[in-house]
Amino acid sequence: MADSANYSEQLQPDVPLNRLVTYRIARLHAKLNSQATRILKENGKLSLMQWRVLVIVNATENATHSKIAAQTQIDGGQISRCVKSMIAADLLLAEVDQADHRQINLRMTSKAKAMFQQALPAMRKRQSYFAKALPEEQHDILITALDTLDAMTELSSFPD
Amino acid sequence: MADSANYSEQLQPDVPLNRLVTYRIARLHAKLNSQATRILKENGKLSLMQWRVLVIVNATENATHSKIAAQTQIDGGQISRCVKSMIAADLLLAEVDQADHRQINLRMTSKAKAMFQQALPAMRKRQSYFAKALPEEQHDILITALDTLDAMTELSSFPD
DNA sequence: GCAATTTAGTTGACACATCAAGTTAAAATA
DNA sequence: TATTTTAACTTGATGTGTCAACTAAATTGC
Repeated sequence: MADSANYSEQLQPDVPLNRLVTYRIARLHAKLNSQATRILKENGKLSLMQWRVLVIVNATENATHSKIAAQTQIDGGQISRCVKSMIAADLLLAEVDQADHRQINLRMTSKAKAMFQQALPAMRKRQSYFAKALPEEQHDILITALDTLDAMTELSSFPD
Repeated sequence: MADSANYSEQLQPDVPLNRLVTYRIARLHAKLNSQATRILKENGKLSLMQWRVLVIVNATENATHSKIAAQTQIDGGQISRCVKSMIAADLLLAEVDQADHRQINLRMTSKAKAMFQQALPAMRKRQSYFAKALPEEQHDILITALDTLDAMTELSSFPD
């Protein structure tokens, strides 16, 4: 009795939190975000969300809210607000699509292009450093493992 | 000229976003969070933050705000507010430490214990499923890779 | 013992995340 | 063509994440 009570006192007996993938991912995510935010601050004044929007708008012909949402997984509501503020800040130009009046085609202003180019080298350097920091085999396993975990988040129950 | 302009149009030419570790981590983190939130909702009414606090309080003799912060990496301000609301909700008991009047020792109420026990099986099952989903060797490599990435987030510049 | 520093916790401000409800336009279907 | 359904975007509510300023108690160094 005492044993089983004891046993259930920890989430996983003898497994420290920093071995748990969920905690590790949460922590790493927070640190990656704050690093990216810092790099962007040091290389212009784009916020991380503005940066993410520009990455898509920059690479996409006739970018729209929904294309940005599809690529980045950012919530539609947030994109709406972010784009709105970027238009106000003279970073994006919006034009209602003539074929479909619901959608709004977005283009970067020259100001946005300049800011994007300013941040790009540091951001790209970081990405390639990340890619090179892991031996290729390890990197592949990481991506595979992330795929596996990603698939598991779709499950609503866990078979034994 | 056209080529170099073109080249710089993408963050990493020919690398789709879902190969970039930073995006993968961000997405996985969001999905893990929403899955955990859903499981907790289906097995009681604890929020994810309340759950995280209870995991520590449950496993720690004389838990305090700062011990929770140290273990979980949750922001001190958030812990303060979360603990406050949990005391109001009759989930935690607070007692000023007699040896150090700054710190507050936290204990679970029986209500919290019951809710924790109610959520525990599903949460533990999820964790062990995560652990089993990856072959041990892959799991070790994943943890190693996460360690490496974690260390890289400490860098303020990226050597070539 | 006393000033300076550090540590524990609180509070406020603000950006970001998630969800749900609403508007308008397009597409499907009857 | 009229009705229904779906899609694109907006807006509001609420919870979470991050940061900085603040109070009070303990510790450190004279």
